[in-house]
Amino acid sequence: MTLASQIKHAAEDVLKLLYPDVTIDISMISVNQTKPEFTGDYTIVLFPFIKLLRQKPDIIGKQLGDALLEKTDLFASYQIVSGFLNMTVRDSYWVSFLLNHFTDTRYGEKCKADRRVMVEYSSPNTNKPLHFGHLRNNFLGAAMSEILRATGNQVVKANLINDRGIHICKSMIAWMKYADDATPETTGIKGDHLVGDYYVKFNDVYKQEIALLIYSGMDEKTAEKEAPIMLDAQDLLRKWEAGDKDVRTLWQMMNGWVYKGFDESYKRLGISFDKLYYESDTYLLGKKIVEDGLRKGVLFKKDDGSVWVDLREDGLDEKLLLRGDGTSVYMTQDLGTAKLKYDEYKLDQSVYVIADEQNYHIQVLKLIMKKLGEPCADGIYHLSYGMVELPTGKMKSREGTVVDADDMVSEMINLAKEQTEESGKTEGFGVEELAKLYETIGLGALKFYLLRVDPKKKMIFDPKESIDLHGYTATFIQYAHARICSILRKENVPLAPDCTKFQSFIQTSELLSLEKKIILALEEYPLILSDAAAEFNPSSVCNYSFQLAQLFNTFYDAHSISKAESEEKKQLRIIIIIMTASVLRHAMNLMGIRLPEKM
RNA sequence: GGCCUCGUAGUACAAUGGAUAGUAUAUGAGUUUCCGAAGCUCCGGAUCCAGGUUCGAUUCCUGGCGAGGCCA
Repeated sequence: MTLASQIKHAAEDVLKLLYPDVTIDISMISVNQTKPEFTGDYTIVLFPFIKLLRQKPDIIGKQLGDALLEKTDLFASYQIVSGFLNMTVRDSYWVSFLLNHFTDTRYGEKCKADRRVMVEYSSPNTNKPLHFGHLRNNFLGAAMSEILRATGNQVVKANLINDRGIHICKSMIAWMKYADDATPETTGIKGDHLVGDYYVKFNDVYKQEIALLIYSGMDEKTAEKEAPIMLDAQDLLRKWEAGDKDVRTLWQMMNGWVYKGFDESYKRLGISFDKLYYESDTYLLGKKIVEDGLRKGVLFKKDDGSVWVDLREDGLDEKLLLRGDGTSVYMTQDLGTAKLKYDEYKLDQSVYVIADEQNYHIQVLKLIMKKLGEPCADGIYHLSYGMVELPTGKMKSREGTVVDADDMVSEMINLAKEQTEESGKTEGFGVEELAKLYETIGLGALKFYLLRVDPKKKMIFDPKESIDLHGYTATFIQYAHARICSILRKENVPLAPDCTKFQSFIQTSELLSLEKKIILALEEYPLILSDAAAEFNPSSVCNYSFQLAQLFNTFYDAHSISKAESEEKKQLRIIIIIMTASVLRHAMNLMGIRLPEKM
């Protein structure tokens, strides 16, 4: 149990003793860390009790403070400042906290994993390579999966690949017409990029054809429909659906190129999945659910045979589920896939990492499932995130303003190389070691940049600022970690030493302010993790890690570790920095960011 | 037109309804015979507007204004 909740419960018990006639709910007791400008470690807010107990805050504070000192052995003293009861925790508590946890490499995790959660993320289309916006999705999904795993869930990481539809047919038709049998092997172009190139080619030709048709007197709407290459693409789609052998073969070949390219990108990004779903397998699902819904009377049929759900009671509108000709729409297959996932894995929760433009879609999906009485409905959670925009506006593939993911990664790694070389810190590294280091720094910076912002907010991606390796960045945290490792190396202390060795030293320490601040921060870590899990928000872990690294840097500047005032202080500080490094590693590993021992 | 999300220093981001609204960047001033200066220290600068609930509102509610998204 965290100290904050221990204090809450202690305060509840004590108040019950002091005021047996009054019922006090624990939710009324607000406990948080004391602001740095006041003396104390944890603060109990007294205002909520004033009315209930009919006492002045100072009196309640004194009663509560005295009783807490008497009934528990947590506290050394307290102070009351205008309605706030600031409790100072005994130094011995902090020291034993440190000794109990500093070698625990999984500190902060909950051990029991009794919930089953699926996190679906990435979910790319197979007609073009990953772009910068996908990176936010991938990193969020991966980080959230890790956070959920660390906080007591069995997590299945899933990727639903959008491998069929008009988009891939566009690439296919352009390839057929213009590629001259070009393959990734003959051109040396990465498969997903090659297929993406023909998607671009399609759009170029399409635009020209439209212009031509308009020139010859057609109106724009009709021209868009009648452009020959578009008709060809639609024809391909029909053939694909009919199972035409040649079309399927080409489709498989081009998708194969794309998967090979994706695999490369995923591997470099450190992204992986436990389960792959392909839309070509799932796109016919859901019809049965819709038929069941009709039978139950939850859905209704219109005169043209189309099936709808009426969501007007819920403040929404009517939503189409099956067309008159019996073909399905996106929602239909999403209903089917949701049920498939649930049945396959007996999920308690199913998380969809999808951009916020689909808020309405997922809301409707969940609502329909609920109306149909499907048990998977309650577990559906949309981890909605804002789009990544450029300073000039939204990224648009048609306007060529898309930042390619592979390019971005390369650029970041290259920048890490430049900066490391510039600072002259490459001495003592082998060639391979350096390459790995640049990747660690470059990728770390990229991941941190995208994860440090609250997911639901849209974010501006300024290429110039994004490559800054100073300030609120992964590099800052990596540097603090490398410094700690450097100290430990010099002291011949392993990163995870035998803890009994230290027990004898630290007995009577009086903690300095900065020493205690770090320990307090370390103590808070499990709470940060459980909050991040509850809020589906990895940015709080980034925030926390940065603050902890910052605190270490300040501490490092103010107090010497190897030349501490006494042997006892030295040992104390060593275990403080061991645990600091360990927590930083743990937190950043959840974000998929590695921390080097030297940089 | 209907629904949803978001408005915080020049810029980018924080703040379970709690104390003087934090942090980073950029600007300016310091800082290395001493554990790694990719660091540390200091100086300026912000809650879109108007109401309401509350002992207390950046946070909750209502109405504007502005940005984005979705549904026709």
